[in-house]
Amino acid sequence: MSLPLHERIRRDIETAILSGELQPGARLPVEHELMHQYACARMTVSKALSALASVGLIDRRKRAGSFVARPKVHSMVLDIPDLEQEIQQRGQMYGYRLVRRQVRLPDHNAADETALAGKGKLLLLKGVHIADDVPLAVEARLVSLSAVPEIEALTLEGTSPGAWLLKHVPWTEAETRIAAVAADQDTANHLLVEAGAPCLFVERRTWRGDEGITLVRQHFIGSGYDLIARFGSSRRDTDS
Amino acid sequence: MSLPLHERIRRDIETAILSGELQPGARLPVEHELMHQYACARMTVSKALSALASVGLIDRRKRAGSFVARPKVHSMVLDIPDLEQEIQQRGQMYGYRLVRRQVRLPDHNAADETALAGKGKLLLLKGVHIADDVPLAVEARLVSLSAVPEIEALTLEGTSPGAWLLKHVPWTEAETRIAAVAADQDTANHLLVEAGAPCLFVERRTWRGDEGITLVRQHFIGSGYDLIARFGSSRRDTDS
DNA sequence: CAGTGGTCTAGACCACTGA
DNA sequence: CAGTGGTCTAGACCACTGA
Repeated sequence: MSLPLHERIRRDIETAILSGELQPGARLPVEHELMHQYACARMTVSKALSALASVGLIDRRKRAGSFVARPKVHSMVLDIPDLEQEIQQRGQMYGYRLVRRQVRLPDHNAADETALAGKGKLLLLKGVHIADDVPLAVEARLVSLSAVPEIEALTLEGTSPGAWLLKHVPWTEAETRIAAVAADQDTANHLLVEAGAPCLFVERRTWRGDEGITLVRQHFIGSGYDLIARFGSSRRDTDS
Repeated sequence: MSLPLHERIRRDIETAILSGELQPGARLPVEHELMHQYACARMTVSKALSALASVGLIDRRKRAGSFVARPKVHSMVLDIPDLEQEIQQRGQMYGYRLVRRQVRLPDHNAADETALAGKGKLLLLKGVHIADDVPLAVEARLVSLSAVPEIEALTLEGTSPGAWLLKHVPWTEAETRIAAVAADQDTANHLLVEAGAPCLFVERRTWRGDEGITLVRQHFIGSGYDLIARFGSSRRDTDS
């Protein structure tokens, strides 16, 4: 029992909520009562309850008390896997084949591109992610050269530019859009499937503060890839 | 400036990190130094730094100090929209058409179903989500009747069972799998598309504690639906 | 207006770990 | 072994808000 006391209090209450012993809407003991129960200072109780409130398990209202929150959860945590790592974990060989590289100005008809470029140029990198010689995804990536000038000098032949960026350029914000689309002819050729085959389309933008870093559009072969999102204590992923 | 002091300290440091003034790996002032800077007690500083550490912006190491973390973020927050609400926000009329309802025992060859059912039966609800008379998604849902016995007596004709469950049955854990698949003939018929058309496939399981509540498989029409995941301060979604 | 949570103080002892 | 963060105490004043 080297568990800190505030952590023990937090878990006790969390357990009572998750087990259903404390129903949504139920009122928790007030802080002074918990102080006596655990024979501790109010700050310690407060720390435990604040932690529960910050993850949305309870609602705290002045004058009224603390209450078990109704799970209003419409948001889950989506794992964005590092492709290279994931493929290697499956026991396959990862490869990235660069098919096109170009430095150019943003297309002024594409708001995406002008916003990303800022006042500089863009580096376009198009390539294919490969697992054991089988193409898994094709990606077209734009990198802002004003945000990441050092990438222009690199030869990114065999390595995924996404992995390089992740290591070398910290980002603070990202947005990912996920959809299902039919492969166009070019995508189909790269993925060795028929045109029209279903692909998981992932479009991600990343920023550092207000400055755009990169915009990537990936088409994953439908039969070979899926994404997982979770909510909760996520003890469930231990059995896979 | 009615901002609590610990919050002000937190934001000051957060701003310095996000603006790049404090680079990843940089060492933060030690707690005692911040105490003097802000003329406050150590607990107040500690609260600010703990908050930053809990969101992963800094790493704290005993004897060494606190450091700006390298963003190692491979996880984002995925919004699981309430279909009805989202469709209405687009200015369209939401509808749900139930096409099949059946109470049955779990298929003993499907581990999914036996795990969900526990010792009870399952309610199968198959239906179509409709936006302005246009089908948007077809879903097949299994509900554990031992977890949610009250659902058996309901006539869920025009309302989405997902929305009903969300309101009436609190859950604590969920897992969502997302993939792109080709519509089979039955799905295609319901969605009024050609067989083979790309669909976003969403499979979600929810639990309350250890008890399974529901398992739903949804096929969204590829052209009409996508999912968004975000990481960061997410001020970006204000302009949409 | 009284009870509740929010914040804050000025200490204390401790565990950890890098110099 | 000395500096750092982790935890905890026993108070205090305050803002808020429902009875």
